[in-house]
Amino acid sequence: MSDDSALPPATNFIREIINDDLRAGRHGKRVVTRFPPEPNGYPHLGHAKSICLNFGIAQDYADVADTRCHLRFDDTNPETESEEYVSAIKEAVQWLGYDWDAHCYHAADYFEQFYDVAVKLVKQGDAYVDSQTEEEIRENRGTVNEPGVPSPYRDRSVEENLDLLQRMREGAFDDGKHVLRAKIDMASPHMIMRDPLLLRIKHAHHYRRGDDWCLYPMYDFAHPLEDAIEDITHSLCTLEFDNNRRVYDWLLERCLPEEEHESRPHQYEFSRLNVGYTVMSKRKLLQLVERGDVAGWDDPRLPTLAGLRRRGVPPAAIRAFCEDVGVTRTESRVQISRFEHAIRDTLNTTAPRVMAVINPLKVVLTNYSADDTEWMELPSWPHDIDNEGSRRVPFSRTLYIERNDFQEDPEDGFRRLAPGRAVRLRNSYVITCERVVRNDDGTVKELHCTYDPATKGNVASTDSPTPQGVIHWVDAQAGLPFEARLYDRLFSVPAPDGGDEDFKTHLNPDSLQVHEGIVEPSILDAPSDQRYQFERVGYFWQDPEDSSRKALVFNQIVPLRDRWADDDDTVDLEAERKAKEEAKRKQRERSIAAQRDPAEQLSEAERAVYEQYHRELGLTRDGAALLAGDEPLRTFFQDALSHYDAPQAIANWIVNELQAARKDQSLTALPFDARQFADLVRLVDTEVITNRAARDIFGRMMAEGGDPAAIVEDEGLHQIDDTDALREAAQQVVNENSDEATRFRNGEQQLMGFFMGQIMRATNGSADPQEAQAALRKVLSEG
RNA sequence: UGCCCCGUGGCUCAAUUGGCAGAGCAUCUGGUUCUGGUCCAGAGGGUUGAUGGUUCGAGUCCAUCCGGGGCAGCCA
Repeated sequence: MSDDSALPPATNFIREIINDDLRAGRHGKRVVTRFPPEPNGYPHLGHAKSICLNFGIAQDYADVADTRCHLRFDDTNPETESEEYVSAIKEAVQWLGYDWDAHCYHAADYFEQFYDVAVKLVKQGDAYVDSQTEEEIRENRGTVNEPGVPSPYRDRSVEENLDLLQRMREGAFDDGKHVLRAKIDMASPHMIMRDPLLLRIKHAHHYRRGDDWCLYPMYDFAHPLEDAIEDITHSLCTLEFDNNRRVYDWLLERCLPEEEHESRPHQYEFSRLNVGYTVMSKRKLLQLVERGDVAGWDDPRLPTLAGLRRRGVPPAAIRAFCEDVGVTRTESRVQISRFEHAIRDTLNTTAPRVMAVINPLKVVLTNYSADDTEWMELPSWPHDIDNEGSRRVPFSRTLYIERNDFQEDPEDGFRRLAPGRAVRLRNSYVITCERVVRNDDGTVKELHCTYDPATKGNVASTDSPTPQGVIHWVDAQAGLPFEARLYDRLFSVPAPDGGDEDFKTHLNPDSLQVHEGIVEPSILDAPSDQRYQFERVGYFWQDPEDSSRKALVFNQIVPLRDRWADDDDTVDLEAERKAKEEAKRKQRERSIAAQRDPAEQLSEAERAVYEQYHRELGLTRDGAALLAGDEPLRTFFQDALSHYDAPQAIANWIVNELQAARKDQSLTALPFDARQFADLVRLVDTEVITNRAARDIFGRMMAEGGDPAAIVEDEGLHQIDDTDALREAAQQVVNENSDEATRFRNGEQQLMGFFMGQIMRATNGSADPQEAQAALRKVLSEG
């Protein structure tokens, strides 16, 4: 047993399961996970979620359990896989900051073992060689509405199966001639269980095996075996494999020796990651790459990890993002603002500030000496970030500022440069715009300004008015020209793959914008992979492929948040709320309209019983219909009635408790009989015990049987309705929760539930609810 | 139409396993700031998909319905 307090917090349902397993001592204190990609494409943000989940668990549980996380290439299909993808995946995992140590495996290395299991299954009569054609197999599988029909080869002898299987392995047959199938149930309502294929013949070149093997396993065969071979404890995958779990369990139960059963791997599914305004499927990403919509797998607009990396997104931001979105079973689409937030959040404290202009507008300081250049020592960090550092920045007569930091006819609220207005140049002087110089076509060519020498640094100026705005600038002579690549969302709609149209019709034509900018020269002093904040613009770094000291190229990692920018794509929250409300209303109408008469499905005879239950015994319609339509339940009901004649109470207990608790267990298999059940109901009904205590007792009866009255004596669960005792208990509860009591007295009536919970806990669920509430009210009103 | 999974503020998740419906992001306001960034304070925003039932008490249990998704590859 582990020390409970030592377990990492159960931040999601999977970690909750792991904590339970650890507490229960399952798997011998081991937690072994795996990241099992097929090397047939570049890993993307969705894979990052899985990587962080699996490797994160191994990391976080290392102190309380024997943990590891395997990197396993699920390379079972020779036609789509290649070494290129293997190395891309390895790089991505390492880049994200994870390490598989010695545990890098390939499914292709297990083929012989898979074959041995196939032989075992055949010998057990759990698998057979099917020689139908592909079409025949498909047709005979049936549909979701019709059962399948068994293959004519289904009952081949073990010897014949073994012989065929061996020759399949030896390469005696062409592709598709035979397959190995599990022998399960061709009529199963679960399509996956209609004799799933296990092995197929492919005479193809495998990037790892070469041409020495031709019997390739299907996913359903390979995956559970891979997990078992590697001693995985928790096999985590995405939701679409939910159905496959049936085969997974079926197979392991048949393949594992009895003593290994307890610690066999279990599969748990979580929902895959979707992000707004992008696509996250290898197939779709491949299309974009092949069509040339993007420049390659590492195009910075792509959600591939290679693309994100090239764009400059720090791996820590991706980890934080994955942490942030959590792990659940509900399908969802995350807003990109969440991702951007994670990026800004990590860069804010790690990216030193420099100044760069993306859209230059020339400014001439008419009262500044033409020959002078002053070098200013400027801090690399703002006052609120606790980092040290500075850089030298040149300042002279001609500068560049951002074109949109000037408006000839300033709109309301505009705090920057305009004719006649002054503005603070970040970390230097206040300047005033004196004259606008135009091109022939009337557009603004440059600005003539004056600067106030008295405003340098933190010195307050005497004659210049205090400007409202601060803008960034770069010296025109010493500034370095560079290519700025600004990236916008790849698609123009939130869910490009959602509609009926081809997702590519939603490509955003402006997803890449290239500008000619100017950056301060200090960036040449740092390594070329330094990430910066270009003040007031965004986070940037040099493109690792295309940038050089001679020809600088900066990628915008993410822009700064800008509350001033008129964001035309902000959503109308009010409208969304209205739409949702409307949708809810419609749904309610539909839901109510489709409500059926509970007796509708009943047979003639059952309906008579239903009528009697409903009218004579006073059962609810639903309860009456349920009992009338279920033979064993009805018998149990009648039986119980003969011991305690309280039809409504008995029926309620059967419908709401018994039925739920027994699941598909047969009623005769229960550890108690109808008489004891009736006794329990009588105890509640006659107020010997509370409803709540009765539920606890029922739970015990379900687990180990027993006589309810005896359990009551055993546990001392008699209902407490003694006024003085309850009064005392109420007083104590109120004393222990004086804050809540004050709030209650101030009108927060809903806190009664809280107090009831406390008093119930204190009395082991035995306090008479009415009396307890009365006592509480009394005590609370007296305070 | 068979079976399976999923519905909690605009978005993503919580809710001590039946006991005060909360947090972060987004939005809006105010404060700080030589970045319209960051940070701080505050506000708005919910019939927990719906209806009925059990219970002193239901987001949580039961029934029915509605909506979304998955399964009929020799893909994974």
